[in-house]
Amino acid sequence: MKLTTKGRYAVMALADLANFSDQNPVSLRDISLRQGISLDYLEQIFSKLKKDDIVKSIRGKNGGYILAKEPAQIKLSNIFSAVDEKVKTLLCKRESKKGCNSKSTKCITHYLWDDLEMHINDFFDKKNLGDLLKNNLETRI
Amino acid sequence: MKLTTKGRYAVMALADLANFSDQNPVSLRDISLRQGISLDYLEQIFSKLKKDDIVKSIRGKNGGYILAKEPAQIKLSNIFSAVDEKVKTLLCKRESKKGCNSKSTKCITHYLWDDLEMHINDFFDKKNLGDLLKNNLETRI
DNA sequence: CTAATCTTGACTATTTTAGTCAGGTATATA
DNA sequence: TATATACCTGACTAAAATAGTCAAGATTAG
Repeated sequence: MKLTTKGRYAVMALADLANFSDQNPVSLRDISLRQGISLDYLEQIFSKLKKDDIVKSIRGKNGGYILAKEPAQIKLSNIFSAVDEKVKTLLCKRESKKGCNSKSTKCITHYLWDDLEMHINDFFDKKNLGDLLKNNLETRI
Repeated sequence: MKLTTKGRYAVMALADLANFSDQNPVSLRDISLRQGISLDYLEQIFSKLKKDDIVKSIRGKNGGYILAKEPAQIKLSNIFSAVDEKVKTLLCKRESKKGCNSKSTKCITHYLWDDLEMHINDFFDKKNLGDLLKNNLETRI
């Protein structure tokens, strides 16, 4: 059970973006250098973040990206869903017939995984980018 | 971010085992049939569960497996660690130099992942096999 | 014009997952 | 003692997911 780099990098990059954008857009090149993430990979990630209205792009020279909303407005769950980082614990979904039928003991653990999923999603739903920056500031002083 | 089948199957199989063992050992063949998990795969899983003292084996005809402890004594975290289902959110560990140095903003999100890991591990630490059986009984009636 | 940027889509190496397969060894019971 | 039913072990492998790379283009400030 592990987080993919896509989700992790997305959050890192957005935190960096929020940190270093003082009115000016931040180029992916800069983020790439600071965070040690490949530029090409960042481009993939940001195209998804843009599609989900988490960042805005400014093209051309001196261009870059800016946050589309206030950091406090951007939940981690938004970021993860943008880059397709999903929490999956079950084979079987309640609606589907596949993998789970209520007659067998197959799904003796069904509610457990459901629970865990909710637990994790809750975590991501409660934290936003703003919390992250604040927290980071505090722990650094 | 997803749970592997190994962790899932381990919990399913142990729940089945607890459910169907009335003094007699339960054979993997039976579990395999009931839970729809390949016998060969179950053997891999149970050899790990045995190594970590979660089950005991009884060889020969009419043999099988039994729980090594009371269900309430078996935490899900024990089961997962036995089958190498780990929760990994970080590249960088606090002790290691790799992936994270405190001078850069690289680890602006470090504490977040640490937090999440603790959150999930906590979940597994609080639930035991006994809870699972009890819960399952209740929801089934 | 040209250098810096974003934009898009295809491609690929590596790793992980989810098993399979092929041989064992032990033991209850007939 | 023969045999069927288990457990036991380690090597092997197909498929999927991951983590990128690569190439070619479109925009725009200066």
